[in-house]
Amino acid sequence: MTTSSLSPLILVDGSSYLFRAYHVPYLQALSTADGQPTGAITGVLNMINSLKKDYPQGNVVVVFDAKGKTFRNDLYPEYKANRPPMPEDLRSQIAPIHEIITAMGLPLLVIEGVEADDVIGTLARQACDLGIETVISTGDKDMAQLVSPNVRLINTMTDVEMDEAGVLEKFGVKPDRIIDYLALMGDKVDNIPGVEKCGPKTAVKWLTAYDSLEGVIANADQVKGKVGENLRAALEQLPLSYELATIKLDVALEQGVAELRPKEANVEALTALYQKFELRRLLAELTAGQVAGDGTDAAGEAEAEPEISAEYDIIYEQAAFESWLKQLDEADCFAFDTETTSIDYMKAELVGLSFACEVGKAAYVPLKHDYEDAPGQLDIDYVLGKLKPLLEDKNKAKVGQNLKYDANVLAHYDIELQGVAFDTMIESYCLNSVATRHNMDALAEKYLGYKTMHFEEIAGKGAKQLTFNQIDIEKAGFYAAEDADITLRLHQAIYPQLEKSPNQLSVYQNIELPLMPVLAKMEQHGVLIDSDLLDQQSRALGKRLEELEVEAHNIAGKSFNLGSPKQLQQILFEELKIPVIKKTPKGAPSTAEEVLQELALDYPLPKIILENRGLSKLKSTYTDKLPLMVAGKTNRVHTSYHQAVAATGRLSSTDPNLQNIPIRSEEGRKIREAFIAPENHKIVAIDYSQIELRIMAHLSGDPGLVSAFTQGRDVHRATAAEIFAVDLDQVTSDQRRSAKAINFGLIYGMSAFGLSKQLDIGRHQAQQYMDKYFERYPGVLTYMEDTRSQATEQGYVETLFGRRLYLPDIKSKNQMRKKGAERAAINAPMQGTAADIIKKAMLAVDAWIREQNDPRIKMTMQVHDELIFEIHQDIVEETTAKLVEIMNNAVDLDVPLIAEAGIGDNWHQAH
DNA sequence: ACCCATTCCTA
DNA sequence: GTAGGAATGGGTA
Repeated sequence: MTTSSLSPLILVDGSSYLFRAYHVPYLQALSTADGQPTGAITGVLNMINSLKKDYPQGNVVVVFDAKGKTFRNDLYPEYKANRPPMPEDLRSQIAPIHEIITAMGLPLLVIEGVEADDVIGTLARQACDLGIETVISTGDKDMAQLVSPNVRLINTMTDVEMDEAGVLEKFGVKPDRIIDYLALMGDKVDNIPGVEKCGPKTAVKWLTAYDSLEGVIANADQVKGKVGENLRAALEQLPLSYELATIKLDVALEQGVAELRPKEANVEALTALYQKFELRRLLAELTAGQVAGDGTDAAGEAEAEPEISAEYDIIYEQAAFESWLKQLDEADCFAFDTETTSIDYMKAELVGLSFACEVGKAAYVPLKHDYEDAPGQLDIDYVLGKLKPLLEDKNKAKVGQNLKYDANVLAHYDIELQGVAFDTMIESYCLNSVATRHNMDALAEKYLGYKTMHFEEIAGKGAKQLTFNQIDIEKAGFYAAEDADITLRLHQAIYPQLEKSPNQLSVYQNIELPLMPVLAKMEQHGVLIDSDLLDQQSRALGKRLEELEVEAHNIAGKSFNLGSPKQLQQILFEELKIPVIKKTPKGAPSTAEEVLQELALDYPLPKIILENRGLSKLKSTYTDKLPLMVAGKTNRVHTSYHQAVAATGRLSSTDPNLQNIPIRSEEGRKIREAFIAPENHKIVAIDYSQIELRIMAHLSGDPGLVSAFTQGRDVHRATAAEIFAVDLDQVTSDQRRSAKAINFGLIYGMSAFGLSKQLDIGRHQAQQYMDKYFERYPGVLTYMEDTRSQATEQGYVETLFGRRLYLPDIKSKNQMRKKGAERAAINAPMQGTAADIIKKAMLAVDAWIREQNDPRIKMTMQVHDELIFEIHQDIVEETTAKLVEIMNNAVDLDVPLIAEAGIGDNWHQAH
């Protein structure tokens, strides 16, 4: 029986499903025996079959994007310019999908010069004219503009249908204003320009107030504030954005809706295809269908693959807990996560624990939920007592997300977490440090295409946010169990990718993962601060700041806030009529330090502002703040080192940031006097000398630069001698300063323009210096050129140890971005190799300290090229010598690696 | 209460 | 010119 002419039209946006299926992790693993990936094929077919099942009377038509440019590229050349090319393992699945769909007998449309959306739009409109009901199956929000009384959308992933009321509810505007809405927001992914800072909320607000895009444009001058300016700046672009966002309804099609009818399935061809791509389940169903004598609908009866589905238990009873314990004990590897009262590991108290041994099955063990009428929970000492042997067993593999945090929390419960076999945060960071942020929500979205439940959804936000112990156990249990489950799924999605790249896997296994417990130990131990000294400094600074404020107000002739750049601009450039030297990126007259420095030569106020700025920075950020960060438990300050933040491989430090404690200015340096050693101990600071320049020498292999280091010369002096063609002992201090600026500039990927600004010389002169430099050190020039072309060709650069940094902007058509990416490409191998080296040194140092088993030696801080220790005075000399030796030999380069040590009662003295 | 731009601290 | 974090003011929600 054929479908009647009034059976609903089901339009499938094949391309949208293709991409979604490609990113589903359990599908990613699928391939034929000879390696042809089949995950996307399977996914798309499952979705089509599931649709056929949901709409048995439906007339299914499948539409895909064609290869190549579309009319939108003609309208706007940058359209979708940011899209990376389609990955090969996806591309190779397209032709098979087309073949299979055709063999199934379904009409398949692939029209060049337009997108699938436009074909779907056109068909929907034709159907509408014929009075046929249409359902569009897509994951693309842009399609909402097509919704009408006769046209609905369905999201097959979520099985949610959307009619006109649904569009209004979801987007806040009716379907006939969706294009206006999209035009205002623009689209980062497709590179459609919109109004800067205008997101869904603002777009809806404006469309509600002014009805349509036309209305918004007409009333643009009434919109206040920054967004208003952005709107006015975008006025000319908006009609183009509108056009780009508009789905065409009049594509010329060879076959209209009336002609698009399903044919008999070609069972023979289908069988061959299913065999070829080893789609066993589909094959089995096809055969079963044949036997039942129902060839055409065989595939339609297929069960869809289950989506992310899960069974989460909440454990209240001892018996249930012990049964889980047994599962954990028997599992090769399990995921676990702690739920606590705070993100600050020093304040966090355990509220519950979650576990997962296999995907889709997880459990939450609530322990300390204490809201009114909270149900009874297992005793924390009992639970931890049972778990302790498992958690401390280094042969029992665990996987987690940012387990350093959990390790720090558990340390307060006398559990030393061991056997951390995998950490999904670090996996993602080692695979691609810049593709995403590395928190679980972002990872789940990127690698699983799954939106996790956000903490705010169960805890609320702002001042009224609940802590975990106050959250209803049933809600909390789902969230917590999901975390463990998702962690396991993430590991399964990310780790196989990491394994494909031996160098990156090595960085993960040999550097990052072993470093985690070392960092945890440093964080736990903390650093000792002399709060009294800092308080004293705060008072002195406060007094001086008051004096400066009075002086400044006198000169200005009125009172103003010295800390406000805006008010200062007003005073300096409008009231005192001082000339503007430089503008901020936003176009306001800049009052940055270099500007004030120059103005200070001719005017009195800038000098006062400079001193005020410097001192108030010291006071607010350091002398006031640090004493407040001393933890009650230990009387010390405990930073957090972040292992998955810096793109280049460096660590970063927050709460407080101990990697930017002042040293350059006299007053600032004093703050380091407050970083003290405990009784009978010394602070030892050991830093690598010129590490990045040495790495440049090693990586470039330039003979001149290498020999400068092997012969132990002052490298800046040696460089100056070469550039200025004078003897080493004839180099003036000015020449050395210039050479130093060039050496550093090179590490930063600098241009002649940058150097001229740095040295305050002409551009021509700067170019001459650089030419001379490259003439003397041609290996460096070759290295820079090679790095740049390597970055362009493969899209990433690598450190000496194989850490990778991807540079998506290297292909940008925006010259600013492209140049920026080139500079980053030059810098990353050097900064990143330095990061690798000090991390290796930390591992070697930690191994040695553990071997000594001597509590009188502690590593307390890392500041990129420097390690800081607390060492008992009785053993400080020999221990320091040993540590220097370990750091010197952390890696083997073609130039010597030199660490220099200082010893003192505080960090200042140790420098 | 939150987001942003600006400024300034480090390697 | 590279890589970070934090404080501040000021506008908007």
